[in-house]
Order: sequence, then C-alpha cells, then structure tokens
Amino acid sequence: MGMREIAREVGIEAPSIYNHYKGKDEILAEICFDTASQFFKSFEAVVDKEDKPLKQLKAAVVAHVGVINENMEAAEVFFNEWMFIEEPEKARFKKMRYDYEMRFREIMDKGIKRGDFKKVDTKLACFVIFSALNATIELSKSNSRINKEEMAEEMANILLKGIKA
Amino acid sequence: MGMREIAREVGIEAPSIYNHYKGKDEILAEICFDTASQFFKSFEAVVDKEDKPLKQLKAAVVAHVGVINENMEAAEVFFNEWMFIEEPEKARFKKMRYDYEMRFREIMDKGIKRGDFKKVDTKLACFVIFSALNATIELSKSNSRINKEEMAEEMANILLKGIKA
DNA sequence: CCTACCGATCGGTAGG
DNA sequence: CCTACCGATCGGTAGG
Repeated sequence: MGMREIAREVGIEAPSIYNHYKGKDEILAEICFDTASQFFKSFEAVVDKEDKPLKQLKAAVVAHVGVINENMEAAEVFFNEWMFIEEPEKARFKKMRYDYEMRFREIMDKGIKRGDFKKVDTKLACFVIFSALNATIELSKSNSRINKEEMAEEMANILLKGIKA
Repeated sequence: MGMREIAREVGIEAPSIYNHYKGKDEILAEICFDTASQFFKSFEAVVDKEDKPLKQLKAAVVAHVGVINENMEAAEVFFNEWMFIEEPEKARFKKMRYDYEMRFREIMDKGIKRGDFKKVDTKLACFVIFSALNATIELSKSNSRINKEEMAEEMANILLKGIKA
C-alpha cells in the first residue's frame, strides 16, 4: 500500500497526508502500536475473569482471535509489516510483543505447576499457538462466511488437547 | 529482492538475467514449484516407512520442517511470495498445495477411523499444523544455533498431544 | 554477457 | 488541503 493509495482511501491527495503524519514510517508505527494495545487490552479484559489456567488460556486464545477479526486490516499490517518500523520504535515494539507472549507463558507456567498442563517448553508452545492464531487472518480473508468464534473455540481445543486420542 | 540484487548474487548484470529467464515472474514460479516438489518428494520418502497414522504424521511433520531448513531462502519465497505467481501458474500452484495438504488429511482420516486420533476437523487441524511448521522458518532465521530436529520433534509432540495434562 | 537507457512508480518537498 | 515536481528505484528493452 503506497501513499497514493492510502490518500485515495481517505479522499485526499497524497501530499496532504504529510499534514497529519511525518511520513509513511509514522503511519506504520501508529497502526502497529495501536494494534498491540488492542491485544493487551483484550487480554486483560478476559483473563482475570477465570481462575484456572486452562480456562484462562482458552479465554486468552479466543480474545486474541477476536482482536484479529475486529481489526483485520490493521492486523495484517501488524503481522506482515512490523519489521519495517524504524529503530528505536522497532525495539520498543518487539518488547511489547515479548511482554504479551510472556503473559501467555505465565499462564502456562502456572498450569504446569498445578499439574493442569504437560511439562512442555512454554516458549515453543507459545510459538505454536501464536503461529496458528495469527495465521487465521488468512482464513478470515479468504472465507468471510466462516463462524469465527466457533473456529477459535475448535482451534483452542486442538492446541490444548492435541489430536491424538 | 530486485533484479539487480539477484544479478549481483550470481555475479552478472541485471539485463543478463533475461538470457536465462523471461522475467521476474518466471524466476518466482521456478522457485515456488521446485520447493513444492521438494515437499512432496520428502513426504513420499518417509511416510510409507511407517504403517501407523500417528507415526506417519509425525514423520511427515519432521520431514516438512527438514525441507524448510534445507532450503531456507527458497522456502521464504515459497511462503511469502507465492501469491505473486501469475495465472494460470498460480492456480496450478494452489492445487499442488491443496494436494499436499490432502496427503496429511488422509493420514488423519485414517487415524480417526482407527481410533488413534480424536474426531477433529481435519481441515482445521491441518491448518494449525502447517501454520506452526511454516512459521519455524522465522525461528531458524533468528537463531541458527537451535537444534532443528529436536525442535521439530518437540513441536510434533505439542501438536499431536496438546499441552493439557 | 555487457552498456545505455526506457517508462512507471515510489516516498517525499516546495510553494501556495 | 492542493498542484507541480524531485531524485531514486523498479522491471525490462535495444543494440551490440
């Protein structure tokens, strides 16, 4: 997406964008940081309603997919363009992502301690979960009719319980 | 990656590329179809050595990660640029991907019938598996020291057995 | 396989 | 917020 296309979507000419943003970098950073905040906010909103790690993790998974589906265009930028954020903003962004991931891993650690979860490598487990969840945006794009909440539920089940009988 | 950068990597000038390829599209298509063939070949090489669906699926997962790690640069193009293949090649490429996915789903169907696997939505389960496996290229890029076979094994365990105790 | 060059498009600026 | 325009870079061609 070029500056001219962005301008067309808001109904102005490309140079006029520079009255609102310093440049393309700033637009990119704004989208990425706003989306990151959404993920955090939505996580906080659901996770403390549950006390058991299993239910917390499931709620966090469903909330995460919810943010993606309610901010599809921003989420695409967040996933595919974040690496073009200029330093030092990029480092700050990566830290936010890391902190968010750690919130998931804390739930897993608690679950492992309680004996609710297997003794998995939580970093790798987190990686598997986010890879699958973040890829759902491609499903949503190619098939807008799917029931996204149902899909998030079923996906949480596969990730938590596996496919082995 | 532009034509000038491609040329520099093989030690010629950009216009000389056109003595070997019609254009950038043809280079992209060649990389994507060659990589697709690699995935198929590696799948066939391991899957018939096992008879039980669980072991077959695990072997297929490990083989898939193996292809990624042995063709990292090509795999990146395969995953991130395939959508820019020109029609009708693009349709043929998508069919190959679909056929490859179906090979995994056939194993799952067999496993479900035998009672080795849960009655999961095999399409969604496949999506979860490929999302996680294909994202490992980012892990490999950012940390070349990791033991990739060990990682593939642990990941197959998480995907098959889940994280719930 | 090269040099020289093309039209198109990019992010961005000058000036109003 | 606009018109007019900039240098850089893109994929690709002409001609040898």
